[in-house]
Parts: sequence; structure tokens; C-alpha cells
Amino acid sequence: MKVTINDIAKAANVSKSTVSKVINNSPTISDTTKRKVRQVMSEHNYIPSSIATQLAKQSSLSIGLIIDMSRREHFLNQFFYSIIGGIESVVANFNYDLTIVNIHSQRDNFLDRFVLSKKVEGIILDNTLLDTTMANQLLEHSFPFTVIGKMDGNSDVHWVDIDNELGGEMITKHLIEAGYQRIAFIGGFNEDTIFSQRFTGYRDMLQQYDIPFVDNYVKNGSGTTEFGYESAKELLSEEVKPDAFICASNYIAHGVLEAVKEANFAIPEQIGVATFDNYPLAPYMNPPLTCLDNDTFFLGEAAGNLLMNQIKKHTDQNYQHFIEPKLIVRESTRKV
Amino acid sequence: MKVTINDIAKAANVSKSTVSKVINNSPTISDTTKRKVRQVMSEHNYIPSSIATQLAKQSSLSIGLIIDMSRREHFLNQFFYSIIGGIESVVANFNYDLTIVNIHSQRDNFLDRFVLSKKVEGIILDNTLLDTTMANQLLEHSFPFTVIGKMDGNSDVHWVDIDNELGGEMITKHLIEAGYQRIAFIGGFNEDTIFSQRFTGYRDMLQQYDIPFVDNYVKNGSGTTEFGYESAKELLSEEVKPDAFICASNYIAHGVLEAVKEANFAIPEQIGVATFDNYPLAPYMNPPLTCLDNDTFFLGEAAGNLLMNQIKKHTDQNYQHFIEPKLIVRESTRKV
DNA sequence: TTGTATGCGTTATCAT
DNA sequence: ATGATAACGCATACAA
Repeated sequence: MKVTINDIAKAANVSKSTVSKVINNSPTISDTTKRKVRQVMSEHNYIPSSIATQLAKQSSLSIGLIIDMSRREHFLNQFFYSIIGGIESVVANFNYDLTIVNIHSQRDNFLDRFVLSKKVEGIILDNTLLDTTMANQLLEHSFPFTVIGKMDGNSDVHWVDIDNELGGEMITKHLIEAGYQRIAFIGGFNEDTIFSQRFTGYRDMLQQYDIPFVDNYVKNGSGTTEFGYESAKELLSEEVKPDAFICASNYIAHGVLEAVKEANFAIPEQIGVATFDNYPLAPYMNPPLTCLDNDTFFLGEAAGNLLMNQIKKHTDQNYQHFIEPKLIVRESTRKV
Repeated sequence: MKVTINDIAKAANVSKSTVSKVINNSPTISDTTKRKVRQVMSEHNYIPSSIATQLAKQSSLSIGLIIDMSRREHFLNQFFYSIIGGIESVVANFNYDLTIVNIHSQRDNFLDRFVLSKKVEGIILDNTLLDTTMANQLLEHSFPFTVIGKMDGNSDVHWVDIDNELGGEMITKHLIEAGYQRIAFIGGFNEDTIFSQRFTGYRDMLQQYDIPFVDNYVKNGSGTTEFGYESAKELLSEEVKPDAFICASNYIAHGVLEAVKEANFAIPEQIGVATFDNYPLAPYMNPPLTCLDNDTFFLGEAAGNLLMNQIKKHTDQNYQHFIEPKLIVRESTRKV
């Protein structure tokens, strides 16, 4: 049933090294032989064993994307599909493919399972999955890896990240220039890097415009609709209300929208609302929401390129870089 | 730098077959030897080569999930993450892992690339990616595969699907029992299997309740917010308006909601709105939307089990089955 | 241009 | 309980 290179060699009356050379289209084989062998191969429905090739070439031709499926709420989850698409689009050019590696237990040693066992030739993971120790281990083994998300502390680590700080600046600047004066920031927890980076951008931009930073206008909490609703409601009942809200997530934005409408303020005339992370329904909210858009397909591409360059030993002049978000202005912040 | 089973054998003063047996925890090796060898292995930081093991065992320990990334709009994409989670959760139990295989060109022969080359031991794909010819080819090779989505025509094909027809029935029945009489169905194109199955359920349930089927109450078109909006607006301006809308997608639902509010009808008192495919923001719409919920993690699990049973040659009594959707009743259809 | 021999790093069979 | 040796299916250096 199973047909190997030997069967082809016999059937074609050549040696198996000749067959191998035909498979790899070696220039040292005559065209007539190639034709003959190929003929036999297709007659016998022969496809070389990928595993045997891997062993002989000492290369698995696949890379791993490490994820932690248990964290359902993770920022990257919603963009999983497009990130994978981006990664795949580049590794496919090298005939590599992509293995999804889920981390199961706390100390799931995917390093052993995939890296040292040579099951994959490189990995992509996000910065929450990698501490400095592991990064150094990988570097010692000179095992190719790329991090999604900024990594501090080691200038040899290849990473690509969305520029969340810039994003925070952009969205804040937009609101200021649109004419809003008292901008609230309804966000997540400080421990969340993405949140705190965005928050930093917000804070810096206020300063740049000499707008006083009001401690009370910043709400920390879970990224839920309820939290958005409660926060906005609370702020709107104060003496000096905010006139704009920056929401750390769409859920929060929904809650804020509800609260603002309930309090009978007009959006965007009286209150502006902007949110991070554009999503398909954002243009169809009432009013359509101004968002920051992240090109996560491109993020995946960038990560893929960074990794393949390491694998192929191409030098990469710039292996730590940010991807700029894009501001999509919609009705919800068109004050004028 | 690279340490193999031979190095361990020498260092431990045993033969490499002994080392191999220790690796595989063979009962024929004495505990003392095991301890000794394991000691040496960890000292040398030795991890067996996955590729060599694969070749020797003739098993790649991995399965493939075939997808077509170019179809960004495909129904299953939004559930990609949870489907993968479901699949991974079962294959991981067998120490298998999951390779993402993107189909690039029209006639990308993933059959050669992955199936015949033995790069993976089984595949999961959706029914739009597989015609009867290919299914038969796979069956001939007795290559394990599982289809996501119903496959007609061959009783040997393993598949699992969401019961969309039942879903259509459930949502319709709910509306009828909630007191709505004239139920419109705003959907996609008839060529879309998912849509037509749901539509069939809708139609059947009307009949079951002796409610006349009004041709005009069914709108076919793209699943966009615009289409939902226009369709609802049109229907609401008729003499005998519908008093409920079933929406084929969340985008459509958004459009319908807008149109209904604009026409100043009260939801759910005057008009009921229900939609397929529960999504995170559905509970936070205004009003919260009644949805049909599909457990896509479970769908992935089911597909994984169906596949692993084939690979492990466990007989599966029931290898074609539906997953029941769940109706989540929210404010938008609470007429009374 | 083609063939021979050997290696890739394991597992498995059969002795011992 | 352990070891020698032959697979596993291909690639490649070197010889012819």
C-alpha cells in the first residue's frame, strides 16, 4: 500500500538517489531521466514522506504559535484569526507551516516539548507568556523566537508590538482637537500592560496640551459593560462632568453609551465617546464609534517575518518595532 | 552542541536501546538503570528528537485543521478561536498537536502536501472545503478526516454540525409562543447552506402552528447592517407590518434595530427582534437581544473526538451528529 | 549524469 | 534486564 522512494527507484530502473534528486529537481539530472522518474512517481501516486525528509534534512519546516487558551479574555484572542492569517501568509512562502501550541498547565514545558525536541524551528508567543529567564534560555540555545508585545531588558529579543502609548496619544489628541476639554479615561487594571501604556499616552497628551490631569476622571476596573456604565454614570453626576470618554474596550464603550444616553446628553455635541480596538459593529453603533484600529494581520505578518529572518539567518536591522495604530473618526466624536 | 541518544548511551555506559527504553519507560528496565540514565539525560539536557521518533514510530502525532483564510466572511471564522480551543483540548490528551493548514490557491493540493506526505495523521475541515470526490479519495486512502458541517451523500463521512434547522425552528417557536404573529425573516442568500437550513426551520415551524407563510416577509440579501436596515424599513412601511424579525446575523440585527427605533415602534412590546449567533455584545444591546447560542468550543471538541477515534481506531457508533443550539431569551422578545 | 554508501536519531525485534 | 542490529524513508558526499 505504502510506496516509498525505493519502489520508485526499482520501477524506474534508477537508483534511489536519482529519484531523490528528481524530487528535489537537481540540475545534475538529465531531463529525460527526470521525465521518466516523474512519470513513474505519478503512476504510483508517490508523495515523499514528509517525516523522512525532515529527518534527513534536519528541519521540521514548521513553526509554533504558543498560546494560552485558558485566558479567554486576552486582548489578542479577538484578533486571533487575523494574526494567524498574517503569520501564515509569510511562513507559507518558505513552505513552513504553523502549529498551534496550547500551554496547558502552569509549568507546561513547551520548551522541551517543542523547542528542544525540534518539533518546530521557531516560535511566536506573546509577552505575557515569556519571562526574562525563558527568553535567555532561548537565546542561549539560539533558538529562533519572536515575541508579540514589547519586551524590556534584552536588546537581542525580537519583538513587534502595537504602539499602545501612541494609540493613547492619538485618541486623546483627537478629542482635544475636536474641542473636548475634560476627557475621562475608563479603563482596565494598571497591571494590564496594554491598558497602562494607553493610559500613559493619554496622560502625556493632556500634558502636552496643558490640560490638567484630573485624577477623578480616570476609572480603573474590569473591562465590562457594567463597569463602563457605572463609571460614566458616576462621572456624569458630578459637578464638573467630563465632556468626553475614552474607553479601554468596546464593552466599556457600550456601558458608557448607555449611561450617557440615559442621562440625556447628546453625543457627540455634549459628550464625545471614543474607544480602542475597532470592531466590526463599531460603525453601526448609535452613534457610530470613533475607534483606534489595529492592523492585526500586519502584526502577524511582522512577527512571521521577524521569525523567518532568524530561521533563515537573514540579518534584520530592526528587530524591535512598533506598529502604528490608525484612528478612525466616526460620529461619536464629531463635536462640531 | 546537539546531544543525541548515542551520547546518553555512552555517558551512562549502556546501549542506546536501553536509553530508548528508559525514554519510553519500558517495564523491562530496572529501576536503578532508569534512575541512572535519567540522571545522565537531565545532566546533558537531553530531549529526544521529535522528528526521529516520528520516523521510527511512523507517526507524526499531529493533525491538521484545513482552512481558507481568504474567506474572511465565513461563518465559522468568528468562532475560530473557540473551535481551535475545542479541537486542541481533545487532541492534546493524546499528545497530538494541531497544525493550521491554509489553502492558498484554488487547487492547492493539501491532499498531497499533508495527507499523502503523512505530515499529519488526520484532518478537520469544513464542508465548503470538501467535495464528494475528495471525500471519496480520503476514504479510499482510509485517511482519517472529520468534516465540520453536514455532508450528504456518503454515510461513511464523519461530520458534526450545528443543527441550524433546529435553530430556525427554536427561534421561530419562541417568537410564536411569545405572542408574535407576523414573523419576518431577514437573511442571507439561498446558496448559503446555513441560511437556507435556518430558513427551513422557520418555515416548518410556521406551518406547525398553522401560521400562513408570507412570501414578502422573507428578505434575501447580503448579511450587512445596511441590508437589515433597508429590509426592516421597507417591511415596516407596509400595510400589514410584521410584528417580529428574525435576523440571520448580528449585522442585520443592528440594522433592524435602527429601523425599528427610527419608526418609533417599541421593542419588544410592538416589535420583537431575535437573531442568530449570540455574540459578546448581544446582552448589552438596547434592548438586549434574544439570540441563538452555538457552543463552538463543543463543536471543536466533537470534531476532535470524531477524528481521534478514527486515528485510534476506536469504533464510533454515531459519527454524524448535530449539536443543538441553545436559545437565550433576552429583552428584545419579551412581548408580555 | 548516475550510482554507492552513509547518515539523520529514534524504535523494535530478537538475542543474550 | 540489557544489547546488537535492523528498520523508518529520505538526502548527500563522493565515487564512478
